[in-house]
Amino acid sequence: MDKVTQIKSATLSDDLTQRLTAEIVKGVLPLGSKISEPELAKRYGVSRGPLREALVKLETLGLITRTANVGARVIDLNIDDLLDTYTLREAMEGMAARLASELISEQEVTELYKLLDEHQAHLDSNHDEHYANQYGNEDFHLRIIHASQNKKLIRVLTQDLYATIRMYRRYTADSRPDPRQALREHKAILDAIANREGDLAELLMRRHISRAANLLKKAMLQNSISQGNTGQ
Amino acid sequence: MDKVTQIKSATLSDDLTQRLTAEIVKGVLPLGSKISEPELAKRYGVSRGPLREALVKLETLGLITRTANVGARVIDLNIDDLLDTYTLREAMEGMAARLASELISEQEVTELYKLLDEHQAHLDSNHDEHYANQYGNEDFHLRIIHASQNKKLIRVLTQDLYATIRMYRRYTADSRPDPRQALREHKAILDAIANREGDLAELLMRRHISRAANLLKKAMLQNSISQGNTGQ
DNA sequence: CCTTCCAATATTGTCGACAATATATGGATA
DNA sequence: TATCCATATATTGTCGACAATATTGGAAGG
Repeated sequence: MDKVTQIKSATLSDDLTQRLTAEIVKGVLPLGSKISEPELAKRYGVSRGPLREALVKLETLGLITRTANVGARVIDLNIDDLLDTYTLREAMEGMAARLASELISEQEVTELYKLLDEHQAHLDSNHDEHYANQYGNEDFHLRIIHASQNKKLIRVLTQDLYATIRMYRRYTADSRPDPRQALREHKAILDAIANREGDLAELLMRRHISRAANLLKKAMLQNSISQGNTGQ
Repeated sequence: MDKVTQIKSATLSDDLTQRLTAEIVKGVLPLGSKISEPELAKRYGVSRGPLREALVKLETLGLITRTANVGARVIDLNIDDLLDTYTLREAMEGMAARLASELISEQEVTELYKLLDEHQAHLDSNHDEHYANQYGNEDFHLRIIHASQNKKLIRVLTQDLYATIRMYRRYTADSRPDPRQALREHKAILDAIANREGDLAELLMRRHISRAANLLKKAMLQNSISQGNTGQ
């Protein structure tokens, strides 16, 4: 491995957690592939100690599964898991939208409107729609989540769930939701939040996420993402 | 340490995770106390390797906090955290109740009614109210959660959140919710689920949990649980 | 008396080696 | 040829020791 790009972090274990997360999401470590501790340790130039600590963390993030005395595997995406994940996300982000309606500041609201305007401009100028949509989409959601000011909610969503969500989005990259429709929905959600209508904001956020889940589900059914078991 | 009660588990790390979780919830390891790796390792007769893996897990469970090159501390309970936790629980168990309304079998419904009848009998015979309520309360909630059939939801709730919830209940043991009121609410929730009224079930579950949170909050305000920083 | 700096100590982070378990190989038998 | 079992190999689990960092305690200076 020639990547000498040392990511500076306090501890090797944290480094590895970040790197491995990235590699799994990117697909460098294929879905369902076996993870060999000696091999990975050699590849990253570290001993197995910190590597194993990172693996424990990845397991709790739901990115790998571990079996005692057998080893770890990258998770395999499937529709049931996708739906479970998005249902959970629906509950949590719905709550986040409700809380945001109560707690968000006027300034944050203004910034969010500006953000959506930018997205609109991006779409109108028509360049790089995919990227703009993906990036903007996540940015919008993250801001709502943080506006909830609920530390537990923020942690579970941004740290645990979003890694999985990014994976599902990546592996269904071909058929993405219509960015203009998504933007309309974002606008409606933000309107509800700005008007301090918590019930409505929660409802709209839930529908928005539920709709995304359905699209991803269709994408998975078509693509039949059954490749990926390349790892011995 | 004279506890030779070897809990048989596949791996030392898993063993330690369970034991440490229990000790933290029980209060053997005081709130906010520093965790010394050498000391704990000696106490359990293991090396620091598996112990550290267990600590990584405990951190993700939210039972301890770790700082690089400094060490780990048992979490300290406070009202903000309590409210955050219960708000999250509200969102997730509310969703669980909704899903259960769609997915639960008639047999499971029957069993749940039987369970509530038993609780009623316990209360009427009036012995050991506290224990009966606590045990029965958690049992009821766990069954609803599992009836949701959502693996992600089940995992986060039963593994991540409930450890914290048990701690808050333990440290506010003095003033507990009225068991008869709780039972009435359980019955109403179950009725909604049995009638396949998902919206209502979710609403009632949320109120039920919100009410519990308020009671715990009051208890914390009165008791002012600021002791517990005994650990150097 | 308080503050600052430095050395001594203790704790955490990392490593390489050994033990325990699972997997792969290959031969014997039906 | 297929199946079963025993051996060999590889991988995971655990350990003790060393390196790096933080904490403690005391001396020097203001």
